[in-house]
Order: sequence, then C-alpha cells, then structure tokens
Amino acid sequence: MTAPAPLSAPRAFEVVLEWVESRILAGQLHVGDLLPPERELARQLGVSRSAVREAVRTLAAQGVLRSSVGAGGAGGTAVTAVPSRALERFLRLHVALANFPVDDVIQARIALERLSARLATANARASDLAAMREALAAMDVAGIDKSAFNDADTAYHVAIAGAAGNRLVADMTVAIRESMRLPLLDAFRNVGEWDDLVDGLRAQHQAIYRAIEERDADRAEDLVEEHIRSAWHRLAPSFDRRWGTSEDSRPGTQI
Amino acid sequence: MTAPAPLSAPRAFEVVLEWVESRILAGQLHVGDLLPPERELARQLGVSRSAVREAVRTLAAQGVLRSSVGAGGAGGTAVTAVPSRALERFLRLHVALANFPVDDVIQARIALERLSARLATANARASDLAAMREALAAMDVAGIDKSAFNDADTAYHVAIAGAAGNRLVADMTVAIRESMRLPLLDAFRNVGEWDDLVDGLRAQHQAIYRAIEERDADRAEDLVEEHIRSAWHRLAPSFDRRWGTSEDSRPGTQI
DNA sequence: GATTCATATTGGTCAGACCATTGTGGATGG
DNA sequence: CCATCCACAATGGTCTGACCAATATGAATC
Repeated sequence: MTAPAPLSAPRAFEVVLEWVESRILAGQLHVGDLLPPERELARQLGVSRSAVREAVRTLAAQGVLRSSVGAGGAGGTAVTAVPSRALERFLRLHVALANFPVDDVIQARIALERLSARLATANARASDLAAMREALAAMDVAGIDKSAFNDADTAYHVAIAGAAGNRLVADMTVAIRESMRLPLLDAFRNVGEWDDLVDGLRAQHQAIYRAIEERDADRAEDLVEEHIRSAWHRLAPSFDRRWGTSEDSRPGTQI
Repeated sequence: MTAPAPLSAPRAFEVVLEWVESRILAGQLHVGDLLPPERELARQLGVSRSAVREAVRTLAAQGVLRSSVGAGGAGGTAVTAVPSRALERFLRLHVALANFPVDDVIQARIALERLSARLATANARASDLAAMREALAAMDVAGIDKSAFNDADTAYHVAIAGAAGNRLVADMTVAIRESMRLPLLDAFRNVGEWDDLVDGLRAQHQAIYRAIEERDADRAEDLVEEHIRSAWHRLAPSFDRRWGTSEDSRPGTQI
C-alpha cells in the first residue's frame, strides 16, 4: 500500500508522442529540425523501434512530421508543416462518417469564406488578384468539362482564401472545399440544366471578384454567402444521400 | 517499354490506409463497425502486421479508429468518431510551430463563435442554457483561482458551441479554445489588474447569455465578437512570445 | 579535377515471439 | 437448476532482430 498504482500505464508509443510533443510545445523543436534516428530515439526512451514508428506515424498524420529515407541531412524524420493535407483527410473522413452533416459543413464554410472575402478586400495583392482572374478564365472556357470546371471553381475559392492572408482560415477553407470535391463533382454530374447553372456560377464569381478588387468588404462577404447558399440549394437535390445530408439535425439547423 | 513504371510504389501501410479509407468513403464502414483483427487484415492485404498497425495509428490520430484489447465484441479495432480530440492536438501543435499565428487563430475563432452564438439563439434548449448558467456560476465564485476560472471560461464557450447544434463548428470551437488553454492560462498569470479584468469578463459573459436567452441573434454575435476582441487586447501584452504572436503577418492582418 | 563506386546511415518492411486484457464457455459446487 | 469460478482463446501492445531500398559521403580511380 505504498503508491496508488498508476491507473493506466502510458503505452510505449505515447511515451514517444509525449517526448516529441512536449519539445514542440516548449519551442525546442522547430519546423525543419531533425529528430534523432528511430533506433537512437528508441534506445534513449527505452522503447522498441516499433513504438517510435507508431508515434511518428501519429504525428505524420497531423502534418507535423515527415520521414524520408537516406543518409545525411536529407534523410531522417523532420518536423514539418503541411496542415492542409491533414485537415483535408480529417474532414473528408468525418464527413463521410456523417459525423459532420453536410449542412453543418456548408454553414461553417459560409462563415469562413465570408471572413476570407472580407480579409481579401483588405489584403489581396496584385498576384492574388491575378490568381483569381486565372481561375475565372479557366471556368470561362466554352463547353468546359464538368470536372475541369469543378477544379477551377475550387481553385478560385482557394485563391480568395490565400489572398486573405490568414493561414488557418485558408487551410480550413481549402480542406472543406477539397473534402467536398468528389461529392460536388458527383452532384455536378447529376444536376439538370447544367448550362444554366454554370452561367449563374460564373456571374456570381465575377461579381465577387469585382467586389474584392474594388475593396468593398461588406459587398464581398454578402456575395460570397449568397453564392454558396444558392449553389448549395441548386445542388442539394442532386446530392447523393451517401454523403450524409442532414438526417438527424436539430430543427433549426437547415441552411 | 510496356508500363510507365509507378513513380512511387505505394508503401505497405498506405495500402492498408487506402483499404480502410475507401471503405469509409464508400459507406461500407460506419461508426461502430469492427475492423478485421490486425493479423487477419495483414494476411488479407499481404502486408505485415506492423504495416497494419502503422495505418491504424494514422487513422486513430484522426479520431477515426479506436483500438482496445480483449476478446469478443468489446475488443478489437473499431470505427469511431471523436474528432475534437484530434482537432485539438492538431491546432495545438501547429500553433506552437507558428504555422498558425495566434492572431489568425483569434480571427478564425471570432468568425466561428459569431456563428455559434447566432445558431445558439435559434437552437439552444433548456439543457443548453442550464449548462451555460452552470459555467457562469462557476466563474462567479469570489476569489476564484485563475486556473479554475480559465476552465469555467472554456466550459462556457464550449457550452455555447454545443448549443448551436452544428457539430463541426462546435468541434472547431472546442479545439481552438482547448488548444489555447495553456497559453491563455499563462497570460492570465502574467496579466496585471486581474480583479478588474475578471469582472469585465464576467459582465460580458452575462450579457452574451442574456442575448442568447432572449433569442437576439444580432446582439449575441456582436457581443461575442466584442468579448473576444477586448479579452485579446487585454491579454495580448502578457502573451508569451513563445506562442508565436504575429511575427510576419501581412500588414492588414492585425486584429 | 571530375567521375565512379563502396560504404554507412536511415527509414520501410517483415517474421516471430511474448505479454496483458478481456470475453466466453465449461467445470464445479451449492 | 442456478450461481460462481476458472481455464482458454482472441486481440491489441510490445519487443527483438533481421533484411531491403534509398541516399549522402568520401575514398579510389581515371
């Protein structure tokens, strides 16, 4: 009856996780820094190499570590910074699991893209505007393929998010848009009156661009919201039930 | 010169990842479903058990899988749904890596909590309001400990997010608030005029609660924004530079 | 001095073993 | 017949040790 006995002994890979995380949170590990070799770290922490590898996989899944083989500085496991991929996979999977009803995602997207649009009117540089025009031009091609249009559409929204200059909002926007790329393409394929729809989207995109170019924040954010809402209303009926549209949402959650 | 030769052979654990992900995205795997035992899955896919385990760790890091030992239905690896933990770790690490400047995070938080407040006025149930009142009461204790106040503060904002009924927004809000719990506690400890500050926060919280209770969406979201902004202005000077406050933000990105 | 090649380093993978936890069903005893 | 207990099997967690593949480095060669 000496010690209360630890209720749950930390698992081996969690020891490694803790080692890396605490160093990152304490500012001792920065982007670009190399971790010790797996064998060495395993020896240091008194765990097996498999435990180290599982911890590394966990952090790599968060976009925090990146491993590459080979000797010298190019090889090894390093601290990295690619949050968007990780966020995208995260959203894609949880949306598919109906953890996040599509309606909820659209609502979040509106809030984020409103902010993006507002910030973009303040922060957009010439190069940002050029990227937006490029995406607009790509969508303007007559008789454009649905898939190509979808890609350019994504690129346009991503360009706005990038122009906003807020990395978190930009990454979240990218992740949301990318996580819905396939479902949206699916809806594009099934929707009727494609030509009519695409003309409307083009006009809305152009209007948003003008608002940003003219630095009219209020107009820009309202146009963005209106754009997302109307597109969603148009596409929702063609949206495959597979993607989990509002089954059990609360009464007021509709968009 | 037959095949273009795969530029990068899929790694073993990616085969497993693909196997699980495609089944989730195709709707063949739902929350609660059990995966085959690791040994069995390894055999099926022709990879080693370690490869399976690394893939499982990757998906567990996203909050998509959960493993537990033991025989029967209780043991095994199952599809799960705990996105908030995963999001929280994700944000905490990337904020610490200065991938996401704190100013950016605050801005995103404002956008999300504005939405939460608006939705809460429409969707809050009696039990949600009770949870909010409970957090308010916890913050009202005279001479309250800074750490306890911080916890109750978090609980209050989380309660609003929960009342909104949008799971994605709620999880993002929780993740953002939780990821800043330690830095905020740090700032609390260093800030001067604590009593004055905490009185102001209490009053703002109460005002937000009344707006939600009275179902005044516009007032609620404006009060929330004002609350977060003023708290941040108050705390920013005491914020440890370690947490990466706006070093290289664009000119217009200040809050 | 440039090129080539052996070598060391490092992550990626695998096989096989043992442990700890947990449910199950059969044996045991009332 | 029922309740209790226990051996056993299933499953994830961990470890060891080995080999492969990619990559940088430096020595040997031209």
